Amino acid sequence: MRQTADIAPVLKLEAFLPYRLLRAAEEVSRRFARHYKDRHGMTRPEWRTLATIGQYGTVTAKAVVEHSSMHKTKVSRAVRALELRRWLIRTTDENDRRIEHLQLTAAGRRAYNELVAIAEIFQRDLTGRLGGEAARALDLGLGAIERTVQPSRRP
Amino acid sequence: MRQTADIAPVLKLEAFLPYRLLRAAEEVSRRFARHYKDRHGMTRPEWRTLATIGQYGTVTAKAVVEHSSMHKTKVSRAVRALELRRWLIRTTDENDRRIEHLQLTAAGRRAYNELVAIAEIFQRDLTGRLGGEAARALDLGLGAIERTVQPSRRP
DNA sequence: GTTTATTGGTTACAGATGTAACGATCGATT
DNA sequence: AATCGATCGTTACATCTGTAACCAATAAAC
Repeated sequence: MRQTADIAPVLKLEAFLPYRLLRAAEEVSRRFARHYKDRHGMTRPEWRTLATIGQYGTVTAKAVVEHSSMHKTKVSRAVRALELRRWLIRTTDENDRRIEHLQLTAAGRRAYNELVAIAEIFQRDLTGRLGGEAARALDLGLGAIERTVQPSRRP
Repeated sequence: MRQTADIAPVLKLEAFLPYRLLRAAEEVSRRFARHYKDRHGMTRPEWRTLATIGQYGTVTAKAVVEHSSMHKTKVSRAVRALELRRWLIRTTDENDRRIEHLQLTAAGRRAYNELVAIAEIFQRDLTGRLGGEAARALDLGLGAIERTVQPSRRP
């Protein structure tokens, strides 16, 4: 008779990539979130939407979805929130009235600029703490993931 | 008079570390989640709790919180779910009746073993796709984050 | 030119989450 | 031994999320 089953397999969670990755990502995001949350009470979808429009200029909601890898309902709600804040305006396309073009107002642009400055400081600070070698390694590793694991489109 | 304000600063979202990290982590997690979701309809907190108890043997809920970096309400709910599935049992500590010791049942252990096998295949497959160099770089980068950005304890 | 399919965007609903408050228990202080 | 504070775990509530269904508008098929 055997002892138990075969050999008891064990998974070390702290060495399991999906776990480590998500844990690190969430912690870093939580830290960065403090900045835009404290400053303007923004949520992550709002911040990402602001960032995307700030980066690309006038875009549609669909373009925001594609560039920010957010679910379309998140974008839809974030757009409304930013609109209520008067940080962006929508204009319906004249040729295709399903489409709305989104662009920042002056106030939105100001908020964007402010947050970009904060983001850059955050990034510099983080890579500084990590150290050059680790920062480069992380960049390389993330690049590989981005190439390997293309986003599974969500409906 | 100046053109607009000063120089219009732009943040490239796709080069912003918190964004890249979270995006990569979520995609990898989503892929791995398919396995345990399809197989047993488990949620991520349930899978993590199972993994933690499987790894450490008999533990308290608090220990699960610490080892799995999950919020205590998540753990509390996951424990109940696993208990309803009859994959674990709780025993109140005799000396300190606030504490509950959690351990897997035979069925829980079987499910754990099964999922460990799947997890290991997933990990091997992922690192395989990434390639040795990128996998090592990722490991190094994540290690640096883990050392640098210690988890901000959540209440 | 009408029907059908597709697309951009919104929303109702159900499920998951964190915050804050809670009950129960224990230890320390007096 | 009565009180205070801390700890373990649960839960009520509000918020956030994704799924699926939806509306409106366009494009494709016939």
